[in-house]
Amino acid sequence: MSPPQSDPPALPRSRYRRGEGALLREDILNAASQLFVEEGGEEGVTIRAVAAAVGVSPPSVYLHFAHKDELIFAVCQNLFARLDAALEEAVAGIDDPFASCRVRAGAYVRFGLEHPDHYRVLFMHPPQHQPEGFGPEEIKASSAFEHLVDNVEAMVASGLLRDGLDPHMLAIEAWAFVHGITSLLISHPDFGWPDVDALLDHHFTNMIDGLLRRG
Amino acid sequence: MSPPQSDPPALPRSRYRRGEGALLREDILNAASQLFVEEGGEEGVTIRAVAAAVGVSPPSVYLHFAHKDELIFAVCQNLFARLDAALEEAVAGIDDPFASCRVRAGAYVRFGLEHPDHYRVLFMHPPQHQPEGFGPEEIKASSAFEHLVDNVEAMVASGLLRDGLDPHMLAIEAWAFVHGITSLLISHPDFGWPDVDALLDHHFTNMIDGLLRRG
DNA sequence: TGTACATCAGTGAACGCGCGTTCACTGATGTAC
DNA sequence: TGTACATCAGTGAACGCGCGTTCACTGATGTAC
Repeated sequence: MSPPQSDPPALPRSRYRRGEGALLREDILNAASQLFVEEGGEEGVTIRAVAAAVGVSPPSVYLHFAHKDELIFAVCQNLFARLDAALEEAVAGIDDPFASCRVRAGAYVRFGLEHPDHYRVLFMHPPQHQPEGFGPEEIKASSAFEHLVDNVEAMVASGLLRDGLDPHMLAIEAWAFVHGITSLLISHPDFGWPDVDALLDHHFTNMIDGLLRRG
Repeated sequence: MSPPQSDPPALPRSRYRRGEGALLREDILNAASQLFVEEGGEEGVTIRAVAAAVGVSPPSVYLHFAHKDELIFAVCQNLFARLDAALEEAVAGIDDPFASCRVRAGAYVRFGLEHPDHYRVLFMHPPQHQPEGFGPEEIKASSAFEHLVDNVEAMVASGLLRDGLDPHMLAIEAWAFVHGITSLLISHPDFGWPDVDALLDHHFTNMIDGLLRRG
């Protein structure tokens, strides 16, 4: 077999001009991000591979990142923000809080399935393998969770729900549910899952209307 | 500091007698399983570490396992069965399907939290990192999911629920929910979660009774 | 009862690999005088 | 306008490490005669 058309192994890269050396940092970051996605996560992102992708020698990476962890962290840094942005974009312009909650759920699952490797880093890695700054504060600070709580509060405020429901608790339940679907679909894609939207509709309907016969 | 009391690094092990060599396989498997738990997953289980724990040289492992993967697979082989056994033990003797569903959910989360590393291998690893034989058939064949479907079917059969509910769909939703809780608690233990039983009670009540005001 | 020998349960040393990281260096380029 | 030089953007070669795996071997032990 002829070798598959590979990325130019050592593209004739010319060094940055004096004073522009910092631009290499962006190149390294971009290459690392692309590798992260292509290789399916952190494991494939090696200093050597990143350097090769940029067209630079491995030590050059250390001109801009102190350790490998710093590079990986930089790759993952804006993930929470991107998740939040994706959700807010999806619900933009929807006034009814019930409708927007349903749309939010769909957008969440879709975000996870479209970026499964990022999603794994965010929510499926053991704590000790998460980059620094992925603690509880960061999750809460990324407004994604706050926005969900706001959404649930609006549902409660509509007056259509029973009294005494705790929005924070409901938000956690909703998150657990969509995360459960997302992560199971990522880790066991072949388990004959029903259509995601059908599943969300079904759950939403039942959750809202209740399962008990109205008798 | 004096070194922590470590496992005897090379305990004076005498070789098995003629004809009993196969016993070493069990020793290796036990040591690998213990390492798996102690080290927090597959990563810490190296051929060399296992051999050292048994008190044997690395090549000896290859007398009983063809590759490392075969060893890891053997370690994980009965995980599904253990999960199912834990759940069935928890609901044993409970007749009311609603009560047993609630207990089943609690037992599921507890199993995950008590064996987080095993749980991660089962349900949080990407497909390509799962040992062979962890496909959809195996999940279904392990009766854990079937037993859940049975439980939901009994709930439907009670006549207390609305008509036309799909037990399979409901079982998947229930699984997604408890898996979501379990895996988030494992990957983000410090996120100020509410008490698990309170969360399950709350969800169960709302799911059964419905959220909408009975007006 | 004694002995040669096949077999068994292992071992010691090394293989090649890829990794993160360090260190002394090189050559181009802008700047000061 | 010319030149010495500090600085910048990198590089080549090597470090030590741990890994899975292989290969030729060793010494004890049961068995056949």
